[in-house]
Amino acid sequence: MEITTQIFHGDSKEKLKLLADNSVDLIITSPPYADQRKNTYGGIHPDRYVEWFLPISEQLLRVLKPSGTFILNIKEKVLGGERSTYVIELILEMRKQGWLWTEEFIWHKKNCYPGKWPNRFRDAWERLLQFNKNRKFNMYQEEVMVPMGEWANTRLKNLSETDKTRDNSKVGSGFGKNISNWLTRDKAYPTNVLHLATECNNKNHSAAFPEDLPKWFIKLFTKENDTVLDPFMGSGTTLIVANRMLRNSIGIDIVADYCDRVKKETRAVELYLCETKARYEKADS
Amino acid sequence: MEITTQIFHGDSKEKLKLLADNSVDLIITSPPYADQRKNTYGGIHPDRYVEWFLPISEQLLRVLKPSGTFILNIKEKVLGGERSTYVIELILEMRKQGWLWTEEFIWHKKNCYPGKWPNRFRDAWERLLQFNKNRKFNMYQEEVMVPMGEWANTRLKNLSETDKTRDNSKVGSGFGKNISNWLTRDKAYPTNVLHLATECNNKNHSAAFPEDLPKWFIKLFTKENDTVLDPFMGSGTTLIVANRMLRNSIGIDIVADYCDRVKKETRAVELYLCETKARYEKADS
DNA sequence: GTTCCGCATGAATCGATAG
DNA sequence: ACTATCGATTCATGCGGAA
Repeated sequence: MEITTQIFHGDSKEKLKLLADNSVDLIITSPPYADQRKNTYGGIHPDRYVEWFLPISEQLLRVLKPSGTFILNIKEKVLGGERSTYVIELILEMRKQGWLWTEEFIWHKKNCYPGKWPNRFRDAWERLLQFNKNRKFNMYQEEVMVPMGEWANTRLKNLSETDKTRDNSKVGSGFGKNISNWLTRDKAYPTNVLHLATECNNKNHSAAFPEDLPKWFIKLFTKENDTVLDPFMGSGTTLIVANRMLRNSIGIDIVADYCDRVKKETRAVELYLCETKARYEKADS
Repeated sequence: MEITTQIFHGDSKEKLKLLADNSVDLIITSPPYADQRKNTYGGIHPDRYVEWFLPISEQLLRVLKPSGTFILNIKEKVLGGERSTYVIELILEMRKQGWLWTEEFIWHKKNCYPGKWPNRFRDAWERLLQFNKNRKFNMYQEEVMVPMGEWANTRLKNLSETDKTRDNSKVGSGFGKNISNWLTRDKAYPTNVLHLATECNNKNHSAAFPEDLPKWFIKLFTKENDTVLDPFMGSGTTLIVANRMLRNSIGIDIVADYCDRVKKETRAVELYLCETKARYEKADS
């Protein structure tokens, strides 16, 4: 099957109207933060951030499939020595629109921006808010499993008698375990805390997040030939990764230069994939 | 100077009224989360959590010094497949009371609760909300800096295998610093992400958080002879640590048994300190 | 004294079943 | 329909006893 990439140049609020209802499997985006990136997006004042975003999230709710997921990467800025409240107000308002606030992942930025202030430390994390239309949605948990801790090697080497049967907690927490079930495992499910470095090899554009971030969510919430949308494409990390992972992708950005560059990059990936495919077919014959 | 420990048995909302205005340097507490700890605290329904907490935070605002800090450890539970919103609603309401929401630290729980669900992963983090009365407050950042020498010798050695295998850039080191940024310096400032394991070994009581957690905030926001308050004392981790660090401490709890136990433990620390002092004096002579 | 190793424990959440 | 209870699921840690 053919993988497609669609790029729209213009205002997200308007361009989203061109997309069909229930047509997207995963939305993952990092919108311009309040008063950040003024030079490219004009900057939205913290007080007006919620009203600016709500018409967009309304469209996103429309285009997302019932089984789909919306991942919103955002962090409130400091204003007058305080954390702004527009992010938490946004959560409350989006729920009124019909979104379910399913989960909040933490992106721990391992090499966060250096600096020193008299009354705060470096900010080393951002929110990854997960919203859904339904309690049931597609989630492919096995795709993102991680190696089990080293403790397993020693712990599972010699099993005691209690390990071989279900051992219920003595304190009535309702928690029990059967260690012998773990013998064949070498992987564990991850948690809702993601440890990723920020990419500092930015090519003079505002790089929102490292490739591993959209990659992880695309693996977790989509399968091949599904459709991924980023309404604030920027340098196009999400689209480029989606493309490479054989997902259809849709990007919107108000900056023409970004649109051109991402078009070029995704085409390059498509060419590469074609070539690889051709090589495989040649090898097969 | 003499260090004092005051323990009140009863309802926080009432007992707090006994404390003087502007008399506390640091409040650090972990109130019962909504619908948790039903057996000891009765459980507060998520819908009523905010109205339950506001009279208490009003008293806390009164007793805190203008230069003081309030650290609130809390996490919303899942209800009907969604994250409850009472925590973020609480932030908005506390601001209306006059609190400044200065910062949000993340406590990354390295050994979080196990389990598997079709639509979510294990929850590995909790909020540590920082509130203040003024933009200017006491903060002793140097106290929580970690000497690189010590870091290399102790923390590096203690890195768990999990951290190494999952993550070759040393996530679990101290409080989220990146060694490569600080190689040339003697000490590193931490970030707002704290990596700590919960203490869950059998001490036949429910320990809210590991000792390192209050210890870190007490070092950061107080100096010797300052006063630390925990209005939901529980097993008394905060008070015991404060006591040991030569801070005055005030604790409140509705469970008589906790009050008795903490009284005993803090007295033991006082005796130990006296004895140590006596030994030093003897050695000096 | 170290190091090794066994083991109970934990602010959980979902789905099914029962009242 | 709506709420309460119960069983099933699952990691990583620090303690303490043993080597």
